[in-house]
Amino acid sequence: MLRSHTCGELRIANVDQQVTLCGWVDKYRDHGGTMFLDLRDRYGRTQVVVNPDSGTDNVEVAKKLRGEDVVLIEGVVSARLMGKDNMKLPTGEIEIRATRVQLLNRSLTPPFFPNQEELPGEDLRLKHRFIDLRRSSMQETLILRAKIIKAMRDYFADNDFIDVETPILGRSTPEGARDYLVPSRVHWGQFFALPQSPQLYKQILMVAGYDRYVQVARCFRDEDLRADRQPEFTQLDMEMSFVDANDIIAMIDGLMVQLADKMLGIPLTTPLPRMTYDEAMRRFGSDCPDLRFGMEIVDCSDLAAQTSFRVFRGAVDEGGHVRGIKVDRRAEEFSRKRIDELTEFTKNDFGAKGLAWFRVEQDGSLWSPISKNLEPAVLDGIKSRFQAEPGDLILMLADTWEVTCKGLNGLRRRLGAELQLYDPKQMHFSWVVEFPMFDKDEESNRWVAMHHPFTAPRSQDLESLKKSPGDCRAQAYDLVINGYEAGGGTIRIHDHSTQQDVFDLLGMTAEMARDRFGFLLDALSYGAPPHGGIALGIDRIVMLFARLDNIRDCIAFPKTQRAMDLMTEAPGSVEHKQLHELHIQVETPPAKS
RNA sequence: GGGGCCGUAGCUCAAUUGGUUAGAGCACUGGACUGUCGAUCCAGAGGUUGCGGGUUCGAGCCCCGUCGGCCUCGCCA
Repeated sequence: MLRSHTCGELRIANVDQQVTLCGWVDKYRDHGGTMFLDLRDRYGRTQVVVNPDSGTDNVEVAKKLRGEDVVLIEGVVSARLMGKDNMKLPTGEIEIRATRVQLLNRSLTPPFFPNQEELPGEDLRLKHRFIDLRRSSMQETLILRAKIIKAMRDYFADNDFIDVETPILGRSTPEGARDYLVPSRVHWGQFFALPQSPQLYKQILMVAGYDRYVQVARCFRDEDLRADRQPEFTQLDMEMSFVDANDIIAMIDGLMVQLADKMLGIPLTTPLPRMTYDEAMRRFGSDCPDLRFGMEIVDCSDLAAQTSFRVFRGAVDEGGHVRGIKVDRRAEEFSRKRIDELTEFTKNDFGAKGLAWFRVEQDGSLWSPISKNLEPAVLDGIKSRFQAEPGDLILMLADTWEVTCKGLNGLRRRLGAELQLYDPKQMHFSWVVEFPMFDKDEESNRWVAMHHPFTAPRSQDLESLKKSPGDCRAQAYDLVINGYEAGGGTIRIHDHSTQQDVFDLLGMTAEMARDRFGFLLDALSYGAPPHGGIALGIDRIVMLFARLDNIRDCIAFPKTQRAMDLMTEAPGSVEHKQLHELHIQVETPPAKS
């Protein structure tokens, strides 16, 4: 090592020691005779003093130093002059009196500085990620990420899990998300797919008797990006044999207790709260509700059925619902303009036809543009159903079940954030369980698997599997943290005939199933144990534990919303020769390289 | 594919209803200064207002297109 110490470790106890430090020039303050250099590495910052005692050559080198130059400093640890301590720094009681100043490498003037207070635009940060990653907040996040992954690995190792790697080059399956494809050179016109998850492999491992499997697995999905979605992301993937849903949940409960304790010092009590999917949709309109605050959905469909007001009555007559949420005591904060914005929000983002609203006046009456259309009994009913008090604001949607869920969930999340209805440091962990097995695809009017087609139905729902698939509930569980889906898993089907029933229901013939998943069906036929597992979104968990609001800040080299890496400029075009070897022709040649 | 926000000096931002030579802080360059830690002081350099077109006597500002970043619906576990 060129250095004897890091820039974060020297203290008053080290005074008089001869040391060598290496790092980047974080800041320089040149007073002519005396010069101060703040030397930075990932461990901290240490002040270096260069003055005539350091020697003319060293002064000359120091004078020319600028931010982000890389230097080596030899010197003696000294207590700072009386009253010159900097209590903002852990090293603020000492300084290095330089006896040698060596420039290890000059830096160009960077487009931005790691220590600058205003964050540059994200495109600039991504293009110069090597600078951005020097920022202490990025370093803290990546260090937290490493700690979380270490804690996860330790936890599963302690519980006798075996870490097994699964292929990156796999086979495309038409289920689920769009695949990233990799052309095969050897096999003309054929493609590998990058894994969306190691789902099938881990099930095979269970059949093979590796009854506790774990992997930190990179996954790929070629779908549009979001603040919490990247095209490649990392899962803590695990699978267990001879278990039921409670066993998996308990295992993850234990992990969350450790993570919350070790990373945040937050004590969690287990079992973590659970809620069924149906209850979550009814009370919060979401399968991953943010439970840090209330503002639960109130259903007034029965009241709406009694009115002659067409908007309400019509929605119910058409099989829809009239539901709403209530803002407590803060109606005066909602101008007409703000309510109009919320109305546009529900229309544009969730396809609602409109947003009905009521303000509770001081006399207890409900004021609304539509009050005159509603019978007094109905207004009274709404008021008491919401337990409305003067100053409250009620927001209601009259629409299909789905639109009321999405719209009210959207409103609830938005208002929860805007009105600061929760402490941003608060963390809420819970489970949503008993998801439906199937979802009706509107376009083709066919059943599609809500999770994936290997999900086992609840044993008591086996009857409904064929009779009324919409009522069939799965042995599925999602981990929800602060309104984010942090992970999800299921107990899998382990017998061939149930698996075939599900394939049938999904409109998959035996031939199709054999063609796509033949190896899995084979495996299930050779002594498959009951098994199940879960995958946790590591990027999202890091985001939540770091209290960040986007996943890119938790990933060293993330992609932009258009799935580009601005630093490497990937994806890029390739040589014609490469395409030729792969037997690929590009339909429309790119306009420019 | 749809909706929205943004793009002005290296960086962060400002610029009256569309009106003279587009400004500030930081950074940068040169100089001064032996105790600063957001050092200070003096001087200087730095701009095709993302790009292309249009409207106008006149466009950073208005309109159309396009490129890029972000948020979001669809999509996606």
